Amino acid sequence: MALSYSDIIDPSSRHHTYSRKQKSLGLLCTNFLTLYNRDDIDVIGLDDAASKLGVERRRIYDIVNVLESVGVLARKAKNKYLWKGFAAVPKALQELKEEGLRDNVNTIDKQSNNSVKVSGLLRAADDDEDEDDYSDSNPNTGSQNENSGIIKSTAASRFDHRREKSLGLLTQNFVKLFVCFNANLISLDESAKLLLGDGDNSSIMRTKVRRLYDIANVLSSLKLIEKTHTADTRKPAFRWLGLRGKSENGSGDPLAPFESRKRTFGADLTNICSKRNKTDSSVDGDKSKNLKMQKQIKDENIVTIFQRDNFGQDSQKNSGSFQFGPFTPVSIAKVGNSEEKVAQIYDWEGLSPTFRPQYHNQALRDLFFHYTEAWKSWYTEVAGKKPLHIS
DNA sequence: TTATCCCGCCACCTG
DNA sequence: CAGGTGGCGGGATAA
Repeated sequence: MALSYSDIIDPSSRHHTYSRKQKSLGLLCTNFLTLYNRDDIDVIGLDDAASKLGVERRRIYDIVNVLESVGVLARKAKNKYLWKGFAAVPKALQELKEEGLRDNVNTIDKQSNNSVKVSGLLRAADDDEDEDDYSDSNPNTGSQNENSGIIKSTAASRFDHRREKSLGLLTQNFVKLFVCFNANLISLDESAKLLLGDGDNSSIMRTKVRRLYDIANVLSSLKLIEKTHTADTRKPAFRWLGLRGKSENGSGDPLAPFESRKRTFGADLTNICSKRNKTDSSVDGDKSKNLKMQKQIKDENIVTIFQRDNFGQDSQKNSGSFQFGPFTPVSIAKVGNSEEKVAQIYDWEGLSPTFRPQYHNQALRDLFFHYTEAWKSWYTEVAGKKPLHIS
């Protein structure tokens, strides 16, 4: 009865062989997007999604949380999410960027030994102990905290304790890493350190890195990032793809790449379901309830990938795992699409004067230093303005 | 071996 | 209090 469909359609899968690829969060997300990226979609029910996609609710929460972080979805009520669509992504990213730059970016404090903390933008929660504040949805809590001492209000701490570690927040901070620093490539452990603190506590780190993988998978599915490796080392890294060739302030024209994806309905989308061994032999039928068959949607059907200009790999910092975007030292001169650049100029012009963090962390300081230098140079050169006085 | 990351238990939150 | 959420990390699969 419960003959796994994968046994039939997937040539690579031996009989009972379990293939995690078929159940990856990325694929699930892709299916999810394909399923709901339609004009007539307004509200999405989690149960509906779970059953249509043939997965447990738990997995839906995973993707929904990160999708919400980039604006594709918005929570409406219990079990209900509003489909905002990809058109909402640019705005969400812009907001993340501004939020990241505006807020307490400039309050980085060094905690115990070398565990770096960047309150607000890059939040590290390494200690098992409770954490400080987290505002966002909490009206009070200004940014009055800036030093690691005072903030141990017992009550407040447990308040957002859960939220602090949420996948959604981590997603946002991860994205901020790219949009605020204008980074193009960040290695896995670099981002892990920046976001989660360079704890020597490998156990916690491991857990957090797992989350990073989760996030990366759905962001990859969105084509906001892609997985690669650092040029020198072969270490895993993420490349920011972002909003390919669109001007954010335009607003009339949402993500071009996403635009084309209108799905013709008919075939249903599910992730092939065959449990990871564990209770191996029991291929019992009860699971088969939502085993809808599907041909895997081809990737190219989903989103077109626009390759960004390849940046040199000489721009590695000491860590060798951070690569800069448009402001890459050597390549800054080559201005491509002037129009889109102008949009960026506008943004940065407005934001830069307020963005002067004092980093105690060497890597971050280098990073920021590089950024400002490159920006000044680029600004002068391309925008034809007189040099700014940053920092 | 190391890199990935699925799976589902169970603590928390909400309605 | 029941049911919805989602942190978390064991351990299996992929490279």
